[in-house]
Amino acid sequence: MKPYHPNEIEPKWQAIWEATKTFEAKDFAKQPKMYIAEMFPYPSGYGLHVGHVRNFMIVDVLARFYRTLGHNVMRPFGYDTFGLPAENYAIKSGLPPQETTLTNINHFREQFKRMGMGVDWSREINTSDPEYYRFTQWIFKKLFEKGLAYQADNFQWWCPVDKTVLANEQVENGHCWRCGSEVEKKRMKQWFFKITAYADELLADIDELDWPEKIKTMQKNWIGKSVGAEVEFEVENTKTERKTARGKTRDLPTKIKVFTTRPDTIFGATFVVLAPEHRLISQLVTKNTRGEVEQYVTSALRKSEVERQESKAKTGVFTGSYALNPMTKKLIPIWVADYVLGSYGEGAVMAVPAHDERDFEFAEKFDLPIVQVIEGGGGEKCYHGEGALVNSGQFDGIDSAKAREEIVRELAKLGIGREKTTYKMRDWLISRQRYWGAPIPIAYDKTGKAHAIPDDQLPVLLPKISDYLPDDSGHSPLAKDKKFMKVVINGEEMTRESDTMDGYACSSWYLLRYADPHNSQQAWDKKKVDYWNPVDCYVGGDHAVAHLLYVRFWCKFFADEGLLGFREPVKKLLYNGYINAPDGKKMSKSKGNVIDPLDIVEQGYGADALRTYEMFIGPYDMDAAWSTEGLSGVHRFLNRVWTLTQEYLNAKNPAKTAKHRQMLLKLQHSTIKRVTEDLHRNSFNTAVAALMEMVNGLYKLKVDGFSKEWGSAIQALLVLLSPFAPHLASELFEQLGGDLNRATWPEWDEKYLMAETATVVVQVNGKLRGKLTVDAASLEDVAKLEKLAKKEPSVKKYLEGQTIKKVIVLPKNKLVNIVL
RNA sequence: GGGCGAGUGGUGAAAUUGGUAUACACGUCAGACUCAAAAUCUGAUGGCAGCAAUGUCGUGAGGGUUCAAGUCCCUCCUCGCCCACCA
Repeated sequence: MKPYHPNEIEPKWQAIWEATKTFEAKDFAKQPKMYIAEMFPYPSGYGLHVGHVRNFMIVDVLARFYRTLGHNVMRPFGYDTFGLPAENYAIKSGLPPQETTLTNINHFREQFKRMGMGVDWSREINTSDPEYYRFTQWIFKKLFEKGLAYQADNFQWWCPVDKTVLANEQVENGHCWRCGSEVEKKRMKQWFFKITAYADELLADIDELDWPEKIKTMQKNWIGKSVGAEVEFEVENTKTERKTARGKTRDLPTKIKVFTTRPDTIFGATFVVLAPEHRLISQLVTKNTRGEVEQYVTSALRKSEVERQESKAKTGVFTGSYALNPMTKKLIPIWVADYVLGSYGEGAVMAVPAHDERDFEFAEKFDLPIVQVIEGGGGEKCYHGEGALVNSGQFDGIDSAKAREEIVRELAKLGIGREKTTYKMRDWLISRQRYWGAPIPIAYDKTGKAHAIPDDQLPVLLPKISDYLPDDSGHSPLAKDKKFMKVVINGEEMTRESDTMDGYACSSWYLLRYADPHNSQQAWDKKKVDYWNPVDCYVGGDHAVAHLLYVRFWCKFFADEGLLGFREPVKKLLYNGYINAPDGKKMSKSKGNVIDPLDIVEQGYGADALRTYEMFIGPYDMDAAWSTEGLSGVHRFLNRVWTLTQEYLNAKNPAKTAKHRQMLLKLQHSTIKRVTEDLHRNSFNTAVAALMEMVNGLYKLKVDGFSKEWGSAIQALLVLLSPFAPHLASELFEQLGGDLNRATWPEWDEKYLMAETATVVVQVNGKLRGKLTVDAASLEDVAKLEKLAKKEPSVKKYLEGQTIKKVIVLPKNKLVNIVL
């Protein structure tokens, strides 16, 4: 008998799939389409480890499952090659990123193929390919033309190690998402995409998505919508103190805008606080306060975000000026404090210490007045709940929720306030002072005005330059390439933009490009995208906010441009957990605990065992720790499948009818049902368990010899197994004389699942006391079940001398409960 | 500090709608095969008491609802993730 040697059969089937283009997806086929993809990887130089590949295996299992079910499946693959991680790797290895990228792609592809991935390789995408990024640039232009790509001169996050600005989404607790170093604030003119224009829709549509709640909540928090009011506070005019050094009277700011979600507490606003970044500070200081304020502002701005977060102790200084509370008509002092954020709302707040904890802390520290204007809180000094208004003039007694509306209406009437909605989300900063990215397709004329590069000059090719190291100049290394920087547009000589685009720009539309990957005329053909997209199932374990928000933003923009016919790009999202090292720690090259999938394959376990094990290890959305014992258990299972099939093939004169025909059929059909239902609900681990149970059951039955009917049972088993262990399943199916590639997913017949006898559980007071074996027909007879239950010896002894209050008979649950 | 999720054998974990808790696998123990080992096959395996039949306890802790709770409700503990001065 032939032994199971995965390394002999796996290359054979991989070659067949490749040669016959088994997994190429057909546009516009009649069957229902099913588009399944993983978040494409950036091909790091270290290759994939067994933790990464879980993501791809989930996709492959689903793709093969739906394919066998008869769907027109597209399961593409690509590489996210532009961006910081790829460039940093190239720098480290001392080679140009063009070179390392190609090497890494080849390595990834090799690993991928040897894991038996059923990929449509004709749709392979590489974001640093000019044929791809010409359209990334084209999309930039589209956004630019619509005013959704713009430049702004502001404080930005700057990573001193990676020497580039970063988007808000790329700053994690004040640290760079890539290198982990502390970021700084730097004032720079940068390019932004106006994602905030879609903030409302991005928020509203979250509820309809079939995505994990965790991710949906994170996106909601990130967008951070607050409904409130914008109110203008008049600045008290005290001209005499406002002489400049030259003795001239300066222009006075006449008003300060604040944002508040609690306009109902305006009568309790006893001071105003400006963020240190606020533009009007220098005009509000007096000659007495100037020195102190300037010193405070300088030191506050120099503080890193991490330092600001570490200490929540309130600090601040008085500007020397006063504002008028428009409701109480009282003069209230204007302070500067770093607990107010410059980049949110108006960068200024009306402080209501009686009803806001931060304002309260500040007022306590600097001895500022605290006026209660909302009832409630039960004697707490600071109460931020709802309640009736007090100390609020004409609004006294009105409930806070209603007072919010009335006070805003009053402010509007006075022309000094209006309803306003703000978002925590900021626009997406996309320019990078780095080499390895898609050049921004912009050039500046002599006056400094930005012009889009004409379509016929796209792509703006990224030139190969020898010195591509980032520097502190605030410009990308491209700025040093004089030839690149010069461009003639419509006869006018201009200077190119030297910054490149954030890598996330490239990955924000690749899911559309897969539908039409070789189109050289346009980014995609609308018909193809409308056929394939949105993605039916998108699988990944990262990028909860950044990527998944950008993809949604661009989709909505494209829909508004008439480029596609849907407004959400991803129907269903599966967010998979990590596979960690055996000790539970993250696998990483630096810790030296990575396990290479190819090593597992070559050790003799094979790709099938690796795949099946990673599906069996636990629920796909939970983290798990790698275990070699677990892997060998799965390998043992596959070996049992192999052995069983060989024994069946070698059996001499199999009987016409199996001795335990009903048991065989029940085993077969119940397994079909379980595996099918488990795959539909993404319960991969229990699907594998069901297959193991079937094989264990077949081993017990084979003691009584094989029959011809075993052929269809084994074939069904192999088809059910094929998403997990496609090589083994294909090989054995062929040995049985069939072609798995043409096989359809088996269906179960409920009639085989009906047992002739059933076990009914008998409880007394909810405790298991006995079991009845009855024929199927008796299940319908409630009275009979009750009678049998009471007669059962193991039950009877509990009933003696007791009064039965109630008997619950549930034929469906095969349960009788006798209540005493 | 706020939000979300989780806590079940020696281990990874099942239990889909409130209805037999611990499926499947690992590990361990025993048996078969073998000169022997590995591999393979078969069986046992939640704790406690008992030769056994069996009894009893048992899903982080405590309470509640229910004929019946791992599952629902309340309080608390532990761990994980996310957000964190957003007015």
